[in-house]
Amino acid sequence: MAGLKLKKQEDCASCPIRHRAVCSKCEPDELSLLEQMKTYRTYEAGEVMVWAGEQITHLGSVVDGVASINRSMEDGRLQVVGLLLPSDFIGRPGRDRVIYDIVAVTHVTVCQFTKVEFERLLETSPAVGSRLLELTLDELDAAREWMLLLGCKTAREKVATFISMIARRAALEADTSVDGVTIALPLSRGSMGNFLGLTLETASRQMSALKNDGIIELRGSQQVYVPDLEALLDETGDDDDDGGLPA
Amino acid sequence: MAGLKLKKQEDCASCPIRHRAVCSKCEPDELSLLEQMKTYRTYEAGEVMVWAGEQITHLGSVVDGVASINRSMEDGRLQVVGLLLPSDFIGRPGRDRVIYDIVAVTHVTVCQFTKVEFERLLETSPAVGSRLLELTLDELDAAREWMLLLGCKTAREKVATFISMIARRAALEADTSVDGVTIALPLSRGSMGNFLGLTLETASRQMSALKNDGIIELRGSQQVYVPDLEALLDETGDDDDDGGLPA
DNA sequence: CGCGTGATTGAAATTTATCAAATCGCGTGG
DNA sequence: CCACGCGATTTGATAAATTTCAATCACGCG
Repeated sequence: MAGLKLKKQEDCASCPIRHRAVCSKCEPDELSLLEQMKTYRTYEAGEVMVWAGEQITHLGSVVDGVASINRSMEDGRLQVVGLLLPSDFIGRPGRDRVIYDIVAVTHVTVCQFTKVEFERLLETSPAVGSRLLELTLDELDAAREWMLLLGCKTAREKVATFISMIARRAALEADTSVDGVTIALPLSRGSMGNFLGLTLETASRQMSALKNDGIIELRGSQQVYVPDLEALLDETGDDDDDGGLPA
Repeated sequence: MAGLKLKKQEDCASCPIRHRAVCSKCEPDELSLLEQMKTYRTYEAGEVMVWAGEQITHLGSVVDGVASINRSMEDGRLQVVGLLLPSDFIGRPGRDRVIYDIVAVTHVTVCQFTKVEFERLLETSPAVGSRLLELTLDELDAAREWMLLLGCKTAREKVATFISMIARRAALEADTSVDGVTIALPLSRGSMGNFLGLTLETASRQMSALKNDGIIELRGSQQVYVPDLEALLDETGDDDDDGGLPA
């Protein structure tokens, strides 16, 4: 099995997702329990992390990288039904199979626990269960947001929404004094299409259209420069206002 | 405010959703706590149960009827992002606003609690939290299933999927010796379209097409007779196998 | 330097939406 | 009891958006 790596690694206190992952509400004593249970594992880009239908033995959190949750039909049609970003939780306690594949999009590092141990912890540690519920509710909101996109939006709006989603995240971590942002798209055109419910050609065409309209600039096919985030937001079809950034 | 009705009503032991709702894992002592907190409320068909953006004061379970969760864009485009059926949970602990409307599709009865009281209970009663997590994970699965439909399926497959979804549920409760099922569609063509990411005309056309192909028969516009569930399932684009019914 | 993968672009075909009109179901009032 | 009207549904014709099929282009790598 390619790319398997295990290590015990540094302690939770210095973990980059410490404050957002499933462990974020844990007290020191619970944390040390987790610390004993945990194991790190990495996957290469393209590697399948979980196969649909197979037995799940581990649960865990994405520490670094991006993974996609893929639901597919027998004839090959595929829909990305979720993206897993750092701090997102992988797997489903209380059920030992899932019906979707999870695929590493980039190089991915996971902090994992055996399913059995984690489920036992879940019974004794309300902080973990409570945080897991929050994370799941957030995912549900995200899924519904995506349903709105899939069901209502035009191709151009879909692509603009996708880019703005990434741009916003990048803008948070970047210098807010400069207006433009450069972002790295984690997905190929094909995956983008699968995410947006479009063909790769349509995704590509809309990228070009946005480029020609001056909304974005392309630096190679995976790097996008957004000169004016507001202008991009106007193309998404969403409410202009809010989103978190006051004028 | 139209249609508001409150009553204390019979005890939980005889509740029709006792074994599936958020209270299903409660011990007698927890149940009696819930019993004291609960209140019943009904809504007429068409009534808005929760407005997007407004303060949430109550959480609860659907006891009877069907409600839809609607996400909409400013220009009027609308996507149904979930259906709430008996035993489904309404509302989101830990957040005091939601970004979608919840609308009663039929006459709806809700067993509700004040948000504050329920959240307090959540901290002390792991059985409730644990069940709520399960329910939320189920909703997440359903949402993802729907994303597959919205992103990948053709109009015909969408409509067939919708009907089969209801037909399966009806088949469970019906005589399994007879092959055909008659079902009542809870939604108008317009709502069906909003659910499936189609216009009402397209939804209607596909209903007619399925009728002309002998897959379904219409008894008025809201009653559908399915002579052969297998044949309908073949039109959904999903795996034929399984689904729960062994040969 | 050429090959291969991924991206872009073009043209035609197909699906779905849009606009518009006819029909159906059904309750109301004459 | 029947005509009327209203909303929902069905159907038709046309337009628009997206997919499909087919080249062509760009870039990184051996």
